[in-house]
Amino acid sequence: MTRERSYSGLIARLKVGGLRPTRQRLALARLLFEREDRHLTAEQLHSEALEADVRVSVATVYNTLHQFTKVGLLREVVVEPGRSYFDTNVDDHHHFYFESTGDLQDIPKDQLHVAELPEPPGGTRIARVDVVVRVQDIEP
Amino acid sequence: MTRERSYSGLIARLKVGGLRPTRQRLALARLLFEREDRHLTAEQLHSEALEADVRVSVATVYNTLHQFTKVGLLREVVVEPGRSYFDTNVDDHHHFYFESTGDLQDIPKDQLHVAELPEPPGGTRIARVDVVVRVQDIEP
DNA sequence: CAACAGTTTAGAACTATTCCAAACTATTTT
DNA sequence: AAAATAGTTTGGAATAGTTCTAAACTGTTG
Ligand SMILES: [Mn+2]
Ligand SMILES: [Mn+2]
Ligand SMILES: [Zn+2]
Ligand SMILES: [Zn+2]
Repeated sequence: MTRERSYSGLIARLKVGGLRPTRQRLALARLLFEREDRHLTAEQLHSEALEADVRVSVATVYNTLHQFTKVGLLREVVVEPGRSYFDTNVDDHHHFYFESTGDLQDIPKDQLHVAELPEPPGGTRIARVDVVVRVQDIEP
Repeated sequence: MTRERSYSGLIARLKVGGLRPTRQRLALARLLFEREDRHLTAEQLHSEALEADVRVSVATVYNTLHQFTKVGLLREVVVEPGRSYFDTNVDDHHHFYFESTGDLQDIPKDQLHVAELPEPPGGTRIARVDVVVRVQDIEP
C-alpha cells in the first residue's frame, strides 16, 4: 500500500506540474520510484525500461527525466564530465562518489555539516550546496 | 621577478613530470599561470591561445591540460554536464558556481568547513572533498 | 649530428545529449 | 461520443565536447 499510495500520489504530482500521466511516464516512474533511492543515468534507465519490456525512446527518457527534475521528483547530480546522474532522493543530502565504479552513495545531511558558508555576492542567492566526497580504492 | 621565478620553476616542474618544455606547453603555461587564479575550459584556453597568436591545436590543448593536471599544476572541476573546467589554483579550496553565467569563484578553505565527514566504506579512502555552492540571480 | 623518444596535429571518431517535424494520445469541448 | 486541441512520443539527424589516430615534427641524448 505504500507502493500504491506513492504511485497515485505521483500521478497527482505530475498533474500539479502540468504533466499528463502517460503510459511512458508512468512506466518510467515505476522503475524510478518503486525501489529504494537510486542514482542513474538516462542510458541506464533506458536499458532498464527495455529489459522490463517498456518500449520507450531515448528522447522520451531524457524528456521525462528533465520534466521530473523540474517538478521536483528528481534531482540532477553532476560528478564527472559528460554524464548526468538523476537522483530519486530529493531530500537535502550529499554524496560519496566511487571513482573506480562510477557509483554514487547518499550521505544523509545529518552525517555531514557544512559550516561557515560565506555570503554569496550581492544580487545572488544560494540555490544549493553540493558536497561530493570522492573516494578511491586503496592500492589501485 | 615573481613572474620569472614561477616560469622557470614551471619548466622544472614539467621536467619532474617527465614533460618536455615545448613551445606549445610553455605558451599555454604562460596563459594559464601568468595571471591570477583562473577557471577555464579547454575551448576557452584554445581561443585565448589563438588570440595571442599562439598556434596550437585543440588536441594539444586537451593533452596539455590533462598532463598539467596529472603533474599537479592544475585541478579539474566538474560543475555541469558536458563541460570540464581546469583550475589554476591547486590549493585546497571550494567554489561558488554562478548558474547564470557559468563562472566559478574560489572559496578559500578557511572560509568554509566540512565537519563530521563519515568514514568511507572499507577498502577505500577519500581522495578529495568538493563543495560547490550553486548561486543564482535573485529575480531571475 | 644521428638516433630515439616524446610531441603535435588535422581530421575522423565517439559519446552523451538535444533537436526536429511528423505521428500519436490524453483531455477538453461541443 | 465525435471532434477539436494541446501536449507527448518518436526515429533519426544534429550538436557539442572530448578523445583517438597515425603521420609529421621536435627536443634530448650520446
Ligand atoms: Mn540537463
Ligand atoms: Mn578528463
Ligand atoms: Zn543521492
Ligand atoms: Zn578554484
